[in-house]
Amino acid sequence: MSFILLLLDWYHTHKRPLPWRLERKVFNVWLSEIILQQTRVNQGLNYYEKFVNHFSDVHELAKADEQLVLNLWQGLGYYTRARNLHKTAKIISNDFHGEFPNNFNDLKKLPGIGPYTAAAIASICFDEKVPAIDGNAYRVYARLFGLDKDISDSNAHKFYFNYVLEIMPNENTGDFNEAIMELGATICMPQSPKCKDCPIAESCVAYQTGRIEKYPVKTKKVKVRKRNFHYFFVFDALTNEFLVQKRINKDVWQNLYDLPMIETKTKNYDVSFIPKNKVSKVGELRHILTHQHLNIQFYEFQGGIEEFQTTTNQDFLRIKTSEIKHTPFPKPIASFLADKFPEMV
DNA sequence: CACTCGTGGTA
DNA sequence: TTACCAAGAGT
Repeated sequence: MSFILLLLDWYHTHKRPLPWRLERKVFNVWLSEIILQQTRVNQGLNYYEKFVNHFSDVHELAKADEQLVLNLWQGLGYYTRARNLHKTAKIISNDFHGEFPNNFNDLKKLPGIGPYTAAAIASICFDEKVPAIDGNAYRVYARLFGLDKDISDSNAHKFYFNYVLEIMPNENTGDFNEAIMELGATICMPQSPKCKDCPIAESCVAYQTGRIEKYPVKTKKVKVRKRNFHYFFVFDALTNEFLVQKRINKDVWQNLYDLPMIETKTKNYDVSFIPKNKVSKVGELRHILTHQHLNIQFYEFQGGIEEFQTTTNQDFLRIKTSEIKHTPFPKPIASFLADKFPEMV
């Protein structure tokens, strides 16, 4: 294909100097790819640095407690990635003697490594000829070849995978995959793409036919659920302890910690077993997740820890304020605690 | 396989 | 305010 050399040449001169591009060890490439799933480079950079500073190799990561891994991941979202990162580290360390599989099919069997990530690692580290199709790639290929296939269809990946497999080069497949993504991230953006700076605009069907804004075709919208959370801050000033709970249910923020809470149908304080005269509202915020809009209200419980335990008849954990920095909290809880104990964050 | 998993940036 | 979506994967 005539665009390939132009694309690779552009990539070699314009690619961003990102830390995971310094050395192409599988551990570093794998870590960066997991962090970057559904995450912009700027958001993931600090987390990548934190992880490589804490863990020099896959064995060190495997030996860590999950709580530490989640704590390092705190604030990045999609925490299943952190749990699966840790699971795969254990598998590689314990069962594979620290060596990652060297091919697409075996990589894809590992927790947290799906079709995209397996292709990225296999092409970057082992020069295997497999298309890495992420959100950037869907958009670039749709525009470049004028593909009308709806990328929200469940079989869109198979369609693009097979299509790209026919046109991609036999060698330097990692550079090719990364170049497509880099182009999507810096030139061929979703809105207002910089076609005048694009090295392959001459080959771009969408550009040449003036239909850039038509691609990619994506029809399905996300359905948002509204939820109302009431959080209780139950604090003992003598011991500097407060109540928390681990979120073990199959719900958002699994395996992270938050405060004792009640979910209600409406924003109203509809909590029968904790009288309203025992609490004072100390904060309210909206927190937006992909499929959920949360209205979160915070209350200080006026009684002590013992009274709260008795009143709710639940067994909460108590932690000291000095443990906040070692406990993984979701963003809104972390923000609440950071506001309350700025010196403890 | 449709749905569910965060958080932040941008128009 | 709303909408979109980012180096996707698991169930």
